[in-house]
Amino acid sequence: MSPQPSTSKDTSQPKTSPGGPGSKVKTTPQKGKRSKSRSPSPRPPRSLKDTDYIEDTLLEKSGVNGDLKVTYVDSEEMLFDEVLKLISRWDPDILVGFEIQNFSWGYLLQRASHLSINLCALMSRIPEDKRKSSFKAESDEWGADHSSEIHIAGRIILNLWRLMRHEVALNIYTYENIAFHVLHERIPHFSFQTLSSLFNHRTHLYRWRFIQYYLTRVEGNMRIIDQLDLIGRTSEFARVFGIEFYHVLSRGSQYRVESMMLRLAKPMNFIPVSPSVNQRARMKAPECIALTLEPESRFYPDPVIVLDFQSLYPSIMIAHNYCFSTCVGRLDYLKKAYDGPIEFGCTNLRITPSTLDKIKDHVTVSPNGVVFVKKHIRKGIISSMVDEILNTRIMVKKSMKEYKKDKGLQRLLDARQLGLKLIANVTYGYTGANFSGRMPCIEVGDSIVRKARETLERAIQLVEDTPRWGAKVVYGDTDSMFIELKGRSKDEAFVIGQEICDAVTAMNPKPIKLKFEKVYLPCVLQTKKRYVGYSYETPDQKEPVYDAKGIETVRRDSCSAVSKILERTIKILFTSRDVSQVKEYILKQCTKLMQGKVSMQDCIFAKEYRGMKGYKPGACVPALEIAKKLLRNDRRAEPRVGERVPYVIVYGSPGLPLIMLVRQPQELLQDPSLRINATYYITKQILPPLDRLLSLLGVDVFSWYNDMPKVVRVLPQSLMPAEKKKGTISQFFSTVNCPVCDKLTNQTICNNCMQNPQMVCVSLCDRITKWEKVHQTLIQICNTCMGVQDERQPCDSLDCPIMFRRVLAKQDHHKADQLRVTLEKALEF
DNA sequence: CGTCAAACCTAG
DNA sequence: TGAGCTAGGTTTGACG
Repeated sequence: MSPQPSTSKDTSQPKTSPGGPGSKVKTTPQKGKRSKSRSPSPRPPRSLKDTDYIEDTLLEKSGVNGDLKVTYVDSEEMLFDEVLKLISRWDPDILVGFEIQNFSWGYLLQRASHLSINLCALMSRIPEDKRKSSFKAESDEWGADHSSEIHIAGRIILNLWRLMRHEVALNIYTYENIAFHVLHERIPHFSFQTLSSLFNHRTHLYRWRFIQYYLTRVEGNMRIIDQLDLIGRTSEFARVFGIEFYHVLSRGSQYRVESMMLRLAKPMNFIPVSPSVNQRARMKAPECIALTLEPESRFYPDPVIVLDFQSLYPSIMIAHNYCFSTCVGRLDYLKKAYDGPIEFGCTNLRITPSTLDKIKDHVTVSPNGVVFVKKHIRKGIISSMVDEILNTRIMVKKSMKEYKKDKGLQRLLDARQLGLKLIANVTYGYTGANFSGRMPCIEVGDSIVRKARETLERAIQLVEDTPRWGAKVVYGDTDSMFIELKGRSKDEAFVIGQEICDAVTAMNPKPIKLKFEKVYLPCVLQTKKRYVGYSYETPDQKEPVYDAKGIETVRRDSCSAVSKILERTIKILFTSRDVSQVKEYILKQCTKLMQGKVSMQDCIFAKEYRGMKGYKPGACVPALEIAKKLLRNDRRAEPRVGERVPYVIVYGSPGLPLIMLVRQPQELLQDPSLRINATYYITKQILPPLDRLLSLLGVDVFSWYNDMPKVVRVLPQSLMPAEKKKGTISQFFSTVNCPVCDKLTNQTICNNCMQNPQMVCVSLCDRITKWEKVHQTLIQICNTCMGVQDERQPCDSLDCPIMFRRVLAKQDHHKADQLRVTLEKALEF
């Protein structure tokens, strides 16, 4: 294969999307298929206005991977022809894009439709079937939850970032952040503006950098998918549930349960009920709720053992034969059965008196008064399905142990057991499904919950009634018990814990099993569903593992500064049990915040955007506010539904509602007059969670803060923008610090320092050099990341801490320039 | 100033 | 147009 004749291509682009589709994964050419034949390509016809063309020799200079074949076309229409040729050549089953609504495939489709090309149909494997291949040019809110809004017959289209939302819990789902957390690599980010200028640049090298940028992303998409074994796992789920690959990603859990359940029901001649919307609405409301104890909220210096019932709900279904097909209805109603059908689920059940008589000695009654027939009369479908699932899972886990060496098989088996676990846990949800349920049955659902509650209550009772253990149940939620063992050692806790587990398991029918989970030493129980502790899973574990549930360190609705400080505080507290160390740490962090020395990155909140129609009228939500702002500038810039929108809180004049202080992180970088609202972050974000923790120890963090000296940072006049922004607090300051001694002064350099011009000179020069050095180093780091030597087009990835420091360093660099002027003035004296 | 609903996210 | 479930805590602003 020889290189294609090169002719330049230029396409007219909409404002926001330069130079082509976002990140499109096409089947990459096979390695080694193309040799390194790099004969010089013919010059393009001079007649083309664009003098810019790329010679293959430049490939080498630019360092782009040699397995790359570039095709040049004259028009956008021809570009589509080439794309279609590629698709028909490789005939991929799966097309991936990182974001396929506005960019990537969605962008291609929109451009194509603008040129009256029905790309959807042309890309499909059944071109005649126009109905099945479609995309929505006007993105609507529906389908936002799904992995794709584009349908192409015969091919699967994956919207990678949306899939990642379910795969990994991240604060922000940008490409760079996902790459960092999944691949552990920093990937540079260029703005569309930068990309456009790279593409349109006169020098070839820059256009190559543009191409390289997209190549990295395309390849990165594949590596992310690979790393998470997305395809393998999804295929395995599809096999386990017996549904299509794409449905694993796009449909809900009801679909999975039904798929498995109906397969079992059919041979037994069962037809599932299909209630109407009305019938569903008329169904009785659930009456039972899971047991959640109110914990005694305090610090626990003694060992606390955590015991969990293993898959409690599925176990209960199996143990008591709870199922749609074994349920006879409520005990109260059964006497009416002689008169006709009785209420049952969302429909009626007709039981003849003779049947009732026959089974009446072979039934169990659930604690909430619902009657089920016993196993020997009829084995329930759900219960046998769940039974099979749990047994299979145990088998799979066993074979995982046997084939430890085979990594591929391990992954497959792990995916399989995970899928089985998921389906077991969700089967209960299916019986209780409310507004959307295809076949809900509240009697069954309630019985499960009630029985589980009873099981847990009996377990708690047993623990409390056995004085030999000296144990006290301090908390429990649905299927777990937290037991305090006052005055016992960690090792004793493991022994007693195991003993309790065995006793409780013994008093319950198979397969209900209480499992020893971990020992907390020490721990803090804050409220229901919120606790934290140092956990030990085995007696010989030396170092404890920090384990938090429900508190801010694991929540994504506060910024990372909050979770970092809270986590650090807890660790200091648990390790040293010394409040004075905690105080020292917290006050130090507050000072850093007030001095503006905390990285802005740690102050970024990110919340899910629900779309314009997703909010109540008049809602004042930061994500919505930012979306509106973005839309004013560019109507294609609206965040996707479900996207996590980042924002920070800045200073503003007193009395303004919080929503007015919401800014995009970029705004803060571009506008030096904006400053992180340290007061807000400290008093509204950092201190409240700390208070909830430390107040349990009788410590008042707020008073610590109130008693500490406050740092007031003053914005130098030089950084004030010409037109002062109304509403920002900066305008209320008129004084400045002396750049030499940092004392307040109304002079450029304070009178005191001016007495000693030599000192001024040395001190300022020193600072200038330092700033410049930092700036230079940071630029170097960024250049390494981008694989370039010169810094013309810096990366602006909001997820990269280096980028932030570089911008700050640039501001320092700017300050250095001004200091130079100051210095020159000072030297004149 | 207390109460309430909405918004968000997590535990199980 | 499709959508497992409930409990729970916290922040925020509107309202009385």
